[in-house]
Amino acid sequence: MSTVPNADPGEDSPAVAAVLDDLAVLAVRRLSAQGDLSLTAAATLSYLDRNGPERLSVLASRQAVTQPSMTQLVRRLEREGLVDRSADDLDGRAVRVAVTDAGRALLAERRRLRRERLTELLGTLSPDELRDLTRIAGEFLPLLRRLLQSEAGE
Amino acid sequence: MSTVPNADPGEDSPAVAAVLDDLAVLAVRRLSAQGDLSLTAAATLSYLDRNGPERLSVLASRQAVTQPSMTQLVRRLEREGLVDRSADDLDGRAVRVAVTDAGRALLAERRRLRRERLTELLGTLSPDELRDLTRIAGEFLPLLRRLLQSEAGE
DNA sequence: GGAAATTACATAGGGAGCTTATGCAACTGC
DNA sequence: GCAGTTGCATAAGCTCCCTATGTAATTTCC
Repeated sequence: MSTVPNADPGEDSPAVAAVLDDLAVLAVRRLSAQGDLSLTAAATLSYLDRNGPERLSVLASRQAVTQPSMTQLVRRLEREGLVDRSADDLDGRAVRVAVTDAGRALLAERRRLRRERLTELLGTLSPDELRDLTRIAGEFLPLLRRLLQSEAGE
Repeated sequence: MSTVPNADPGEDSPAVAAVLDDLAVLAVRRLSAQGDLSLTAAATLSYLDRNGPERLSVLASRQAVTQPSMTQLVRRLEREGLVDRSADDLDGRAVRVAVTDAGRALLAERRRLRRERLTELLGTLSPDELRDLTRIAGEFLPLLRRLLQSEAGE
């Protein structure tokens, strides 16, 4: 498959696994609000915001969902005015999906809300704990990013 | 709302919040497999495994879903033989939900699979990175757990 | 002790979001 | 220019969440 420099990572994984699990719970249970976008919807909008308009099928493989799923998602997003569809100039079959201003505004608001909720949570920690967390998060970030993106493919 | 010992978490919070947010999203995507249990299903089974049989409504509030949602989930789990239902001896209205041997076996298998996936991921790191990651994860975990339990309220 | 209120769960209906299977129109290759 | 491939849409079905509502068992209160 891919590069596997180490034969056996050993018995250390449980701690890492627990952290990842807890982070997943944090994201899904604690950070998502009521009428929030789904994970895929948010990631898709965010991708379109960062990278510009893209074809539907490309968005599907990016988000690791099937093409019909992305068709449905784009339809819902379009219905809510968050994306636009247009025909591709070069290929009559293709659909070009673009984020709208309303979509960008929603993304910004969503980010603000999630940061706010997280900041509230952080407020429950003591100053010492917060300082530790800040330091640890700073160290953890690059490693975890490498870990999680290692098989991201694209 | 709740205890807010710190008036202002300081200027570091937004940065930490951003980091945790990104990591959490990545973690969700990387950890869930194909025919995997949903977050709620896994958490419910796991809870029953650790704490023994419990009432349906208690499970619902534990998982922060509505009672009808838990009724449905338990029905699905029962259909797949992962849990048992029985009437409460003391209260004729109540339903006692218990994990079955098959449920415990599935939990074990799920843990094995996730550990396997994680091991693959960890294999892409260098020995030094792996050592750092393990150390940092060990420090991170207690803080993260405190963060997640801060407003758990039952 | 019996009617009234409450509690524990089930049911009905609906939407999001994922899947596989299939259809169709547009592009590509020979 | 027909055949095969590609890009997307549609259909049918499942999970998993919701709100609204029903029902039976328990508790409360007169």
